[in-house]
Amino acid sequence: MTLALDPRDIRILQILSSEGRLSKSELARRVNLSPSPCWERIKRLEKAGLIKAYRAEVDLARLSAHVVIFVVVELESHRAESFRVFEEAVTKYPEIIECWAIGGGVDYLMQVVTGDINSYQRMIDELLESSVGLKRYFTYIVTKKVKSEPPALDLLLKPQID
Amino acid sequence: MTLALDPRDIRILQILSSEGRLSKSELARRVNLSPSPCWERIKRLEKAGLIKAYRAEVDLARLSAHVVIFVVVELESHRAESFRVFEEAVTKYPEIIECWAIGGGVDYLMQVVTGDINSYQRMIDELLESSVGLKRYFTYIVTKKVKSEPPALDLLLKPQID
DNA sequence: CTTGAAACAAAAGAGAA
DNA sequence: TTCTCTTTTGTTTCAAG
Repeated sequence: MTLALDPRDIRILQILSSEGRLSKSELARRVNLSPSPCWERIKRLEKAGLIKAYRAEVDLARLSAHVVIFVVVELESHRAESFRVFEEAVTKYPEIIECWAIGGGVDYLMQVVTGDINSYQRMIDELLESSVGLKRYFTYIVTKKVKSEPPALDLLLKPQID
Repeated sequence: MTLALDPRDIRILQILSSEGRLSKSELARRVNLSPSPCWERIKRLEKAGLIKAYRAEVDLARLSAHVVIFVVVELESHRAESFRVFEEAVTKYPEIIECWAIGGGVDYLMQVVTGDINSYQRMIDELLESSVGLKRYFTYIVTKKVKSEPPALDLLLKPQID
């Protein structure tokens, strides 16, 4: 199922991705629509799964001391079963907030958030001892977040349009 | 300014970080409060900057073909000025959606989203030619997103509580 | 797409536990 | 204080044109 999206839909998605709690009437104003058609577009986007969720972005820095760590992981074996086992383990650790399978000689990149380095090391040790197929890992500790913003949807779609 | 947060505040933050558009009355029900005190807590959390923003999470995969790429970057020089120059360049590229300064022998990790590999390479070439101090870079192409979820706030706060 | 009406939520205040 | 209850205003949702 393919959904026809016009520039207004893209703009709605773009606005909601930085102001997710904007009222539907204000959103309608911003895209030059009256509330009803705008409401129908939003519902359409939600039902089609283009809007996966709405989330509050919590400022962890103000909430508590913590560390953010990226871990590049290489597995011992590259059989399908090994990937499955590792990925299942990953889902079980709440400290691992993101994980991507990647190419380039290594297998996974994970983003980990814990209270301190010790709890990170404890988690890694546990992973190593739990025969989950972890062969090597490399730790990058985040010292500063330089940038974070949602993708520019119009820019991403331009190549398709012309 | 330090804000006293009780377990109910944490629960509110946790719920909103996965259901950002939940009505305040429903949220009140979930944390066993009536709407007014709950409303005041939310306002308090927003004003204190603990809730930085509300965002719709857009499913890029359903929106358009694209590639997600992680880039590990090493700079030529480690003078403060060099970092400043590079970070300023990073903010100018909308394709770079996240960037972290990291320890571990390299300097930055960036997450890039573009329409295809070619536009990624064009961006890198531009960065290399624009004397922004980029010495070496390593490209990890994402083949699959394994996991993505907001941090478990209660877990992160436990070490502070006991 | 517009109008418009009924249901619902947000915001702020008065006062009780 | 901190919550409950009430009121006003504005928003959401949807039917009908």
